[in-house]
Amino acid sequence: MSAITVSRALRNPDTVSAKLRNSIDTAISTLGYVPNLAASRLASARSHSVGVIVPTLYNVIFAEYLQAIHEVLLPARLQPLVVNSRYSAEAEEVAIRTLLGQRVEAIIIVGTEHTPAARRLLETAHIPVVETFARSANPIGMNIGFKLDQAGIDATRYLIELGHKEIGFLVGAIDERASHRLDGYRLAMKEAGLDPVRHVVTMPELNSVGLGVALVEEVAKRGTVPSALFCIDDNVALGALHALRSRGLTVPGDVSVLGFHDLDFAACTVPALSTVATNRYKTGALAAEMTVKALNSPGSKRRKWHDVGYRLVPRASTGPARARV
Amino acid sequence: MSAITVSRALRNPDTVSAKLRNSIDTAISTLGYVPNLAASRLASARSHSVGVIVPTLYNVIFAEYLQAIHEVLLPARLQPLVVNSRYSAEAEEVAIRTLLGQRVEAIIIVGTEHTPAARRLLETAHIPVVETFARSANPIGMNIGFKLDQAGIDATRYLIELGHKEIGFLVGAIDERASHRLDGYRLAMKEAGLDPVRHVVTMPELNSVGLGVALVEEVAKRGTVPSALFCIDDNVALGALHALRSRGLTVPGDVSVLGFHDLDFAACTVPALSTVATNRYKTGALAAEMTVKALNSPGSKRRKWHDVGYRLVPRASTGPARARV
DNA sequence: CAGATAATTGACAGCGCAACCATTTCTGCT
DNA sequence: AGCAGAAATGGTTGCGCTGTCAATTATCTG
Repeated sequence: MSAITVSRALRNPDTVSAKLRNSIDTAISTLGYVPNLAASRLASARSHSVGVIVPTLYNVIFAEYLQAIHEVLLPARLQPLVVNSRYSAEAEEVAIRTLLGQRVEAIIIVGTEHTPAARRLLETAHIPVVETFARSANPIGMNIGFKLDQAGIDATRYLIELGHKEIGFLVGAIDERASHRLDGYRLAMKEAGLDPVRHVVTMPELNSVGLGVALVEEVAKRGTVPSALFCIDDNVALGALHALRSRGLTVPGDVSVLGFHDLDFAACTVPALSTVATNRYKTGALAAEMTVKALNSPGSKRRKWHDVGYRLVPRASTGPARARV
Repeated sequence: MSAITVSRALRNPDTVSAKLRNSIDTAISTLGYVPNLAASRLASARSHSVGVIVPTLYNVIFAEYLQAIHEVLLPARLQPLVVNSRYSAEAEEVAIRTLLGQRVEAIIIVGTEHTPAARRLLETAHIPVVETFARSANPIGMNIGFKLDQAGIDATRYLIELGHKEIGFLVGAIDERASHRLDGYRLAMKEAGLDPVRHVVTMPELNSVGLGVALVEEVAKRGTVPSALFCIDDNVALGALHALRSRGLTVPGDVSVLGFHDLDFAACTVPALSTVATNRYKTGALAAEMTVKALNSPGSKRRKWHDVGYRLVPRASTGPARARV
């Protein structure tokens, strides 16, 4: 039995006779042999891995997305290689470099805004690239997301239609995706003849429940609390709910609160949180499926853009504006 | 300029003269050269990567833990390789095999219960191994966690001291960590002369807000709702809070609710959730630090076990038992 | 049963880099 | 100027596996 036969037995068990396969299996388990993937990758020029770049691991949004990617990629015998860009374009560039060094066969990346060098790296790597979550006017390869700005418009209009004139926008560090929602907010406000700037409240921290509390304090410090608050995500909204209650303000009586993403807990807050439901799982699943297809049939041209949509979910935390005393 | 000099310039820029380094840098960026890590790993027999195995990505607990691991490992020039075992011992074994195939230099793994084959693999790999979250009587290498069973005892005793006689235990799929907490609950109940079995309610689904709702429905279906509910985590507790409210039960008036982990939102629920705070970030940070140290000074014997502790955080969702009508 | 085809097994070279050692160039000193 | 020693650079080899093609053995057909 030669080395090459063992190699084959490991990769394509069908092409080796049953008894040889058995003796190889027993030998491997008694010796505790573990094939060296680095050597395999070098020799075959195939890494069987896909790079996945997310801005943070500390967010359920991306956890669901990653879970979906894993569930699609693993059965296709592709190992996801998850790297965290920590919301930094420079770190993202480093991450891309690292992944390309690993010779990943494709890259799935959150966002469409990269450093020029990063973009060049992705373009010249000649591998499938999927940009996700945000819509790109000029995608590198494929693009999966939904109209974040339109979601911002719809959400703001919904509050305007409830009669609100002063609508706050609460957000922490403004990344690409937050910025699109903010654009939508501004557009809808302007369109309704309302001030699109005055009620935007922001802080450089990452969005979190605690930040929601802090943002409401900031709003209160500035003067009257608007009659509605559009929060960048459900965590901030939950914090806002809490801070408003602490200040003796009722929701939605005094203030309406609107979140974003429809996280697990949104239906269970008090009052139940109105929000915009987004499809994180589907985004990841689609991105991974498109990657697998692109790898399995490189030539074929298919749809480059997929919209996973969103849905306004009105619950109890938003209500009609009432005349201020 | 020879290939080997370039190789050196890339790895140890200090050992190469400045002007040569410059010309190499420009050449690399014009050519778009990206070193092949597989070849580097093969030649140097160093992978510069550390395997990290978690049961799921879809849980903030592990997200914080992973974030901490990343923050420690990356500056030490070690690439974390995160693999998801999907709460399955078999999948975990496959994950270990995959990681060893990549020749990871160490493995950080959640839990201490593995298949015999998996344990053998870890033992014979001769690399640092850190088992986390649960305490092991017989660790493979290092072990970081806290006394989960004692936390279960403390939490249950706290409810007993509030005068509760009927204390429900709500849990989904019972993994190693849940099982230790359940053990603690049983012990404390027995010790107080209370029934340690009757009020344990479980379902095979993964713990989530939705499951908390379902578990309370199940509890109600079985008869009287206990005067206190010890929930396996804060998500389940949040669902329980919601379901109790829907059924017209007040918290903590009719029912006290206790969570676990002290997630972000726990202080902001209505009423604020009493819970047991755990140190996920510290667990990950310590695990990664011990890994780095073990890799940098292989011989030295150091402490194998670290306790990151826990802390009971009483808030508004628990209160004294009142006489039932 | 010869000959042909299919199934199985083996030999060899090379993937791209880094360890090791050899060589060249530079520096400071008498 | 001449030399020792340090600094910088280069040559050779092999890491462990797989692609390609060749050789062997089993199986089938008329």
